[in-house]
Amino acid sequence: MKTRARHSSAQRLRQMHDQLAKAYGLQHWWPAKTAFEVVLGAYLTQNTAWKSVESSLANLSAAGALTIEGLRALSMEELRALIRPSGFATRKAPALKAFIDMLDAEFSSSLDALAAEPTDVLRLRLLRLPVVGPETADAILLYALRHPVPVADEYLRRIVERHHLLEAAPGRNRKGYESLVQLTREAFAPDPNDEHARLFNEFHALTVAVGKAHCGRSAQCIGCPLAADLLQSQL
DNA sequence: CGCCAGGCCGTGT
DNA sequence: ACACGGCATGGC
Repeated sequence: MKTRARHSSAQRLRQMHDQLAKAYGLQHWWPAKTAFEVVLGAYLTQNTAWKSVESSLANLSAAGALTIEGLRALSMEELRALIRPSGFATRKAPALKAFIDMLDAEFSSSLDALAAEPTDVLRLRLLRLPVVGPETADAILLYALRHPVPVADEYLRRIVERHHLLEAAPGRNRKGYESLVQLTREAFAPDPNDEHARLFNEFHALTVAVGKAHCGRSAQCIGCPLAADLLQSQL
Protein backbone atom coordinates (compact mmCIF):
# COMPACT_ATOMS: atom_id res chain seq x y z
CA MET A 1 0.00 0.00 0.00
CA LYS A 2 1.19 3.36 -0.97
CA THR A 3 2.51 5.40 1.90
CA ARG A 4 0.04 8.03 2.88
CA ALA A 5 1.21 11.44 3.93
CA ARG A 6 1.49 11.50 7.68
CA HIS A 7 0.78 15.17 7.73
CA SER A 8 -1.82 17.24 5.99
CA SER A 9 -0.73 20.13 3.80
CA ALA A 10 -1.93 22.51 6.46
CA GLN A 11 0.18 20.76 9.06
CA ARG A 12 3.17 20.86 6.73
CA LEU A 13 2.66 24.56 6.21
CA ARG A 14 2.53 25.08 9.95
CA GLN A 15 5.79 23.16 10.28
CA MET A 16 7.31 25.41 7.65
CA HIS A 17 6.27 28.41 9.66
CA ASP A 18 8.01 26.98 12.71
CA GLN A 19 11.17 26.31 10.69
CA LEU A 20 11.18 29.80 9.27
CA ALA A 21 10.52 31.35 12.65
CA LYS A 22 13.54 29.49 13.97
CA ALA A 23 15.68 30.56 11.03
CA TYR A 24 14.62 34.19 10.77
CA GLY A 25 13.22 35.14 14.16
CA LEU A 26 10.58 37.76 14.84
CA GLN A 27 10.01 39.97 11.81
CA HIS A 28 8.29 42.99 13.34
CA TRP A 29 6.12 43.61 10.32
CA TRP A 30 4.68 45.63 8.50
CA PRO A 31 7.50 48.17 8.00
CA ALA A 32 5.53 51.32 8.74
CA LYS A 33 5.00 53.63 11.67
CA THR A 34 1.30 54.37 11.24
CA ALA A 35 -1.75 52.60 9.91
CA PHE A 36 -2.02 55.03 7.04
CA GLU A 37 1.57 54.38 6.03
CA VAL A 38 0.63 50.71 5.83
CA VAL A 39 -2.12 51.60 3.38
CA LEU A 40 0.28 53.63 1.26
CA GLY A 41 2.84 50.84 1.25
CA ALA A 42 0.23 48.23 0.38
CA TYR A 43 -0.72 50.13 -2.77
CA LEU A 44 2.78 51.15 -3.75
CA THR A 45 4.40 47.74 -3.38
CA GLN A 46 2.17 46.07 -5.95
CA ASN A 47 4.55 44.26 -8.30
CA THR A 48 7.23 46.62 -7.07
CA ALA A 49 10.43 46.12 -5.07
CA TRP A 50 10.14 47.47 -1.53
CA LYS A 51 13.32 49.45 -2.06
CA SER A 52 11.51 51.48 -4.69
CA VAL A 53 8.54 51.89 -2.38
CA GLU A 54 10.86 53.39 0.21
CA SER A 55 11.88 56.05 -2.28
CA SER A 56 8.29 57.01 -2.86
CA LEU A 57 7.51 57.02 0.85
CA ALA A 58 10.53 59.25 1.46
CA ASN A 59 9.21 61.64 -1.19
CA LEU A 60 5.79 61.64 0.45
CA SER A 61 7.35 62.19 3.84
CA ALA A 62 9.32 65.20 2.60
CA ALA A 63 6.07 66.58 1.20
CA GLY A 64 4.28 66.00 4.50
CA ALA A 65 1.99 63.52 2.79
CA LEU A 66 2.26 60.46 5.01
CA THR A 67 -1.02 61.44 6.60
CA ILE A 68 -4.58 61.49 5.33
CA GLU A 69 -4.71 65.29 5.42
CA GLY A 70 -1.32 65.60 3.81
CA LEU A 71 -2.15 63.27 0.97
CA ARG A 72 -5.54 64.89 0.43
CA ALA A 73 -3.83 68.25 0.02
CA LEU A 74 -1.74 67.06 -2.91
CA SER A 75 -2.93 67.52 -6.45
CA MET A 76 -3.10 64.43 -8.61
CA GLU A 77 -0.05 65.60 -10.56
CA GLU A 78 1.96 66.22 -7.41
CA LEU A 79 1.07 62.82 -6.03
CA ARG A 80 1.91 61.11 -9.30
CA ALA A 81 5.33 62.75 -9.36
CA LEU A 82 6.11 61.83 -5.75
CA ILE A 83 5.29 58.15 -6.15
CA ARG A 84 6.94 57.77 -9.53
CA PRO A 85 9.87 55.69 -8.19
CA SER A 86 7.57 52.79 -7.31
CA GLY A 87 6.04 52.57 -10.75
CA PHE A 88 2.50 52.46 -12.13
CA ALA A 89 1.97 56.00 -10.84
CA THR A 90 -0.75 56.75 -13.37
CA ARG A 91 -2.84 54.00 -11.77
CA LYS A 92 -1.69 54.20 -8.18
CA ALA A 93 -2.11 57.95 -7.73
CA PRO A 94 -5.84 58.03 -8.59
CA ALA A 95 -6.29 54.83 -6.59
CA LEU A 96 -4.84 56.42 -3.46
CA LYS A 97 -7.04 59.46 -3.98
CA ALA A 98 -10.02 57.12 -4.27
CA PHE A 99 -9.14 55.56 -0.94
CA ILE A 100 -9.11 58.99 0.70
CA ASP A 101 -12.41 59.83 -0.97
CA MET A 102 -13.97 56.69 0.46
CA LEU A 103 -12.71 57.51 3.95
CA ASP A 104 -14.03 61.06 3.69
CA ALA A 105 -17.40 60.11 2.27
CA GLU A 106 -18.19 57.00 4.28
CA PHE A 107 -16.02 56.85 7.38
CA SER A 108 -15.56 60.41 8.66
CA SER A 109 -12.02 60.42 7.28
CA SER A 110 -11.13 57.93 9.98
CA LEU A 111 -9.25 54.67 9.65
CA ASP A 112 -10.58 53.72 13.08
CA ALA A 113 -14.13 54.08 11.82
CA LEU A 114 -13.21 51.95 8.82
CA ALA A 115 -11.66 49.32 11.09
CA ALA A 116 -14.84 49.13 13.14
CA GLU A 117 -16.72 47.46 10.29
CA PRO A 118 -17.14 43.68 10.30
CA THR A 119 -14.28 41.93 8.53
CA ASP A 120 -16.30 40.46 5.67
CA VAL A 121 -18.13 43.70 4.92
CA LEU A 122 -14.89 45.59 5.09
CA ARG A 123 -13.11 43.24 2.72
CA LEU A 124 -15.86 43.55 0.13
CA ARG A 125 -15.77 47.33 0.42
CA LEU A 126 -12.01 47.43 -0.06
CA LEU A 127 -12.23 45.14 -3.07
CA ARG A 128 -14.55 47.63 -4.77
CA LEU A 129 -11.80 50.23 -4.70
CA PRO A 130 -9.72 50.64 -7.85
CA VAL A 131 -6.39 48.81 -7.87
CA VAL A 132 -7.29 46.96 -4.69
CA GLY A 133 -7.28 43.22 -5.26
CA PRO A 134 -7.31 40.43 -2.69
CA GLU A 135 -3.74 40.79 -1.48
CA THR A 136 -3.86 44.56 -1.09
CA ALA A 137 -7.21 44.29 0.68
CA ASP A 138 -5.93 41.65 3.08
CA ALA A 139 -2.70 43.51 3.78
CA ILE A 140 -4.71 46.59 4.70
CA LEU A 141 -7.09 44.48 6.77
CA LEU A 142 -4.36 42.75 8.72
CA TYR A 143 -1.63 45.36 9.07
CA ALA A 144 -3.52 48.63 9.06
CA LEU A 145 -6.88 47.64 10.52
CA ARG A 146 -5.74 44.69 12.65
CA HIS A 147 -8.31 42.20 11.45
CA PRO A 148 -7.25 38.54 11.69
CA VAL A 149 -7.03 37.60 8.01
CA PRO A 150 -4.20 35.77 6.22
CA VAL A 151 -2.24 37.54 3.51
CA ALA A 152 -1.13 35.42 0.58
CA ASP A 153 1.51 36.67 -1.80
CA GLU A 154 3.47 35.45 -4.79
CA TYR A 155 6.15 33.99 -2.51
CA LEU A 156 3.64 31.85 -0.63
CA ARG A 157 2.17 30.79 -3.94
CA ARG A 158 5.59 29.60 -5.09
CA ILE A 159 6.29 27.81 -1.82
CA VAL A 160 2.98 25.97 -1.95
CA GLU A 161 3.51 25.14 -5.60
CA ARG A 162 7.11 23.95 -5.30
CA HIS A 163 6.44 21.91 -2.19
CA HIS A 164 3.31 20.42 -3.75
CA LEU A 165 1.11 21.35 -0.82
CA LEU A 166 -1.98 21.50 -3.02
CA GLU A 167 -3.16 18.99 -5.60
CA ALA A 168 -3.35 21.62 -8.30
CA ALA A 169 -0.75 24.36 -8.16
CA PRO A 170 -2.50 27.59 -7.24
CA GLY A 171 -2.84 29.93 -10.22
CA ARG A 172 -2.32 33.66 -10.19
CA ASN A 173 -6.03 34.34 -9.98
CA ARG A 174 -8.76 34.84 -7.37
CA LYS A 175 -9.37 31.16 -6.92
CA GLY A 176 -5.69 30.42 -6.47
CA TYR A 177 -5.42 33.26 -4.00
CA GLU A 178 -8.37 32.02 -1.97
CA SER A 179 -6.95 28.51 -1.88
CA LEU A 180 -3.78 29.90 -0.31
CA VAL A 181 -5.79 31.85 2.24
CA GLN A 182 -7.82 28.77 3.10
CA LEU A 183 -4.70 26.64 3.50
CA THR A 184 -3.16 29.26 5.78
CA ARG A 185 -6.33 29.39 7.88
CA GLU A 186 -6.17 25.63 8.29
CA ALA A 187 -2.51 25.76 9.18
CA PHE A 188 -3.24 28.03 12.12
CA ALA A 189 -6.78 26.86 12.81
CA PRO A 190 -6.87 25.76 16.42
CA ASP A 191 -5.25 28.59 18.28
CA PRO A 192 -6.19 28.52 21.95
CA ASN A 193 -5.09 32.08 22.56
CA ASP A 194 -7.01 33.50 19.60
CA GLU A 195 -3.90 35.19 18.31
CA HIS A 196 -4.64 34.68 14.65
CA ALA A 197 -3.81 38.24 13.73
CA ARG A 198 -0.35 37.89 15.24
CA LEU A 199 0.19 34.46 13.64
CA PHE A 200 -0.95 35.53 10.18
CA ASN A 201 1.21 38.61 10.56
CA GLU A 202 4.31 36.64 11.43
CA PHE A 203 3.72 33.95 8.85
CA HIS A 204 3.30 36.36 5.98
CA ALA A 205 6.36 38.30 7.08
CA LEU A 206 8.37 35.08 7.14
CA THR A 207 7.25 34.03 3.68
CA VAL A 208 8.45 37.36 2.34
CA ALA A 209 11.76 37.05 4.17
CA VAL A 210 12.47 33.60 2.78
CA GLY A 211 10.97 34.54 -0.56
CA LYS A 212 13.23 37.53 -1.07
CA ALA A 213 16.27 35.44 -0.21
CA HIS A 214 15.53 32.13 -1.91
CA CYS A 215 12.31 32.06 -3.86
CA GLY A 216 12.72 33.98 -7.09
CA ARG A 217 10.83 33.38 -10.32
CA SER A 218 13.47 30.98 -11.48
CA ALA A 219 13.49 28.51 -8.63
CA GLN A 220 16.73 28.53 -6.72
CA CYS A 221 16.07 26.73 -3.48
CA ILE A 222 19.75 26.42 -2.51
CA GLY A 223 20.19 27.57 1.05
CA CYS A 224 16.51 27.88 1.72
CA PRO A 225 15.54 26.68 5.20
CA LEU A 226 12.67 24.83 3.53
CA ALA A 227 14.86 23.03 1.01
CA ALA A 228 14.90 19.82 3.05
CA ASP A 229 11.13 19.75 3.01
CA LEU A 230 11.17 20.34 -0.70
CA LEU A 231 13.34 17.29 -1.31
CA GLN A 232 11.17 15.22 0.99
CA SER A 233 8.02 16.27 -0.81
CA GLN A 234 9.39 15.09 -4.13
CA LEU A 235 10.07 11.53 -2.98
C1' DC B 1 22.15 45.09 -20.59
C1' DG B 2 18.37 42.12 -19.19
C1' DC B 3 15.67 40.41 -15.56
C1' DC B 4 12.76 41.19 -11.88
C1' DA B 5 9.83 43.21 -8.13
C1' DG B 6 5.53 41.93 -1.36
C1' DG B 7 -0.53 42.82 -8.17
C1' DC B 8 -4.30 44.31 -10.63
C1' DC B 9 -7.09 45.00 -14.69
C1' DG B 10 -8.92 44.67 -19.35
C1' DT B 11 -9.45 41.73 -23.16
C1' DG B 12 -9.81 37.61 -25.72
C1' DT B 13 -10.92 32.80 -25.81
C1' DA C 1 -13.94 30.46 -15.91
C1' DC C 2 -9.17 30.96 -17.33
C1' DA C 3 -4.89 32.48 -19.59
C1' DC C 4 -2.37 36.37 -21.14
C1' DG C 5 -0.35 40.87 -21.87
C1' DG C 6 0.03 45.59 -20.29
C1' DC C 7 1.05 48.67 -16.85
C1' DA C 8 6.31 52.15 -15.17
C1' DT C 9 10.21 52.57 -12.69
C1' DG C 10 14.49 51.55 -10.57
C1' DG C 11 17.79 48.07 -8.31
C1' DC C 12 21.03 44.77 -9.05
